[in-house]
Amino acid sequence: MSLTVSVLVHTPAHSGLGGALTYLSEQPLAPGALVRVPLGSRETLGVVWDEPSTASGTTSSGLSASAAQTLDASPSQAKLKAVSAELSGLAPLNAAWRALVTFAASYYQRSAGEVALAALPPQLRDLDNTQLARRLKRKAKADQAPDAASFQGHTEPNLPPLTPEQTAALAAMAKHPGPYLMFGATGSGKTEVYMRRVTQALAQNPQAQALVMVPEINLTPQLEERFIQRFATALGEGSVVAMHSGMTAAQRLKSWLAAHQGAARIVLGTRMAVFASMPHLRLIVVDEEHDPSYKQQEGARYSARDLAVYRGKLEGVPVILGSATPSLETWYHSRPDGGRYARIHMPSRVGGASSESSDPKAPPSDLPLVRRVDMNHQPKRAVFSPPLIEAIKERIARGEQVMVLLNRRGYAPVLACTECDWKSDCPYCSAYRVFHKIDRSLRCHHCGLAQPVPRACPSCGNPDIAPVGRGTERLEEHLAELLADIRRPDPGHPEGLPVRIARIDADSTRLKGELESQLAQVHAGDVDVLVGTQMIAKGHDFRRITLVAAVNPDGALFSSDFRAPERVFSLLMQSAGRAGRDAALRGRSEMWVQTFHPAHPLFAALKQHDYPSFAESQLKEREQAGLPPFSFQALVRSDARTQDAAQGFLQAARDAGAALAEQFGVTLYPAVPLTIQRVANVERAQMLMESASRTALQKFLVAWQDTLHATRAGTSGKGVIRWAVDVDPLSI
DNA sequence: AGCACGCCGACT
DNA sequence: GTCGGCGTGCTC
Repeated sequence: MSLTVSVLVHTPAHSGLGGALTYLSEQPLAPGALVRVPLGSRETLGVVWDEPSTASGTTSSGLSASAAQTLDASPSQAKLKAVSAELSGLAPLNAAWRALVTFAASYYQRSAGEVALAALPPQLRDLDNTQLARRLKRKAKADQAPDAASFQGHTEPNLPPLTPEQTAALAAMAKHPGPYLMFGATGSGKTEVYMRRVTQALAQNPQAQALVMVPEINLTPQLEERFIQRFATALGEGSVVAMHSGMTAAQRLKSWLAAHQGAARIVLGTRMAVFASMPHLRLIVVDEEHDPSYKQQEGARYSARDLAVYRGKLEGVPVILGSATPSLETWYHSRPDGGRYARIHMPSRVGGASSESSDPKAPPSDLPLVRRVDMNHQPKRAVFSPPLIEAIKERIARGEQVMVLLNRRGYAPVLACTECDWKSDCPYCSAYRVFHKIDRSLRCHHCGLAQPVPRACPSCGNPDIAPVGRGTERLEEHLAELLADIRRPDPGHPEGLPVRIARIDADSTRLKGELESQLAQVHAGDVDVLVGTQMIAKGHDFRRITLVAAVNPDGALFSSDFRAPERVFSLLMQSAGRAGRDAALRGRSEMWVQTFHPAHPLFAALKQHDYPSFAESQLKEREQAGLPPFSFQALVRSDARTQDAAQGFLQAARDAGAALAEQFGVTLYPAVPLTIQRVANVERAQMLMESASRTALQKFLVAWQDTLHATRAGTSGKGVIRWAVDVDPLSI
């Protein structure tokens, strides 16, 4: 008699196949085993999810989410198909990995199959056993090289000396089980602490593994290099692998196999890496934990940072969250009185760690001076205030570098007719198309539509259409005019040479490798002024920058998004950290902020480099307003052809769930259109849900799931293209 | 999610 | 006459 086995396949919850499917198997299959199963007319990859059993049909209604996933109603025994094959040579995914997937699926309201299969490398799906065997053989040969055990007790002779703060941080981590918030200023040497902790973790046993996450792909290469330099000699080639979406399918499979089989001792990656199969995981690091990139914005909308903390708890492994400007959630969780995380403070910059002119007497914490320019007292409509221009010229004269930040790419955010009221709207989105002068195009940043700029106003024929507002392109152009008569010093030219301005944003770096080459130019000193979006604020170590200027950061001060201040503060603080990386130039490093609200407390805190007081005032406001972390939120978003349909669906689901919400103590707000209501001709609406209790919100969402499905199927759901729940949304 | 089936528009 | 658009429905 055949055994029955439940298998997860890639099916979304709304497809009617929310749970595991039941298959027949001659052999007993271990939970976590990877299998190939027939599904409809095709064959697909699946993961065995349960102990083999003799299945009996059970309905799933009324069960808790985790139970519903395993006890799916299955058709009669006669209709069951058999598992085609097991992927040979691969160990089953372990219980901790399966528990992580189960939790993520239930917490973020998705099917376990979708989460599990999305967490596996895509190429695993279309590999047959012979191809897989070839892959594994190639791997095995590569792994023979160095003796992994030799790392045990290994001490690197040339390690940089630790600062007292780094030593104290490591000592504190030895005392507490974690999770830790490592609250360390930019340049305080957080990475060195990570690496020491990784060393300790890996020394525990010859198989131990560590997971290190960074928010963006851009940041992985430089981190990878540092880790390879530190660890590759002792651990061998292939012991440090990367995991991010910028890799090819083959590279991803290779890294995944290396991690799964234990050959990779260190996995570096972006949010997707939180699901890496690491059977001997001993440490998790989440660098720049506040970064919004950790939240997946489509499919299962998980927070990789939150899942990392969960995974750490699940596997009994310490988790380090690092940031100079932690998220308010993490800050709150690390409060000294009753917080769950241990807060470790590293306020000082490492003094000239890798600089030849290291000055041991330099005060360790001389962060750049922050200056506010009150734009109310500057010439009307000035983009650059006269004092800022002077300051920029001064730096250039000294042969130093300047960084100018503006969070808007393109030339001008909108083009307008000077005669009638025509503006460069996107025909498919409720947004303006941005004018890109470089190719004279109007581009929609939401749907991607790009067209040449019309010769005359399409509405009235007036040939005079003008750019309104400014983006990085225009800023670069304007700056070039302002600095046209300035010369930079050059030993070979007593008269000096013209100023070199570069722009780095998503447009200038569209081509592969472009970002790297542009950054290299800045590093080499081939650029005097760097103009860019927040892209340049993160991580990059520009040694000769002594002035960072935020041209117009006011927008976020009075935004309706309650997280906007947190983001600006973080961005400005990080940007300030770009100045004075070189200890020799540190003394005269400055961060300039042009603002119409110089008295705003955000800038006051920034001036003091005082994240704690900023966080305290923000937390107070959040507490009074009942916002996270003092409450818990979720959104339902719906897409439809018409706004009425999108809102109608949400409204109907809200009405149908009203009693349930009341019972659980969850507030359901009215359905509203999204800020950008229409994108690519799809109308979008959302509904906010809020509760003082995370558990209550979770229970409500589980119970309400059926209502959502029913509403979608009923008349009020007609015309809805899709809907999705976003738990712990970052922007509402 | 895939993939098939199915019923209406401009081209080899 | 066919290729192909994506709406609807099904998959253990």
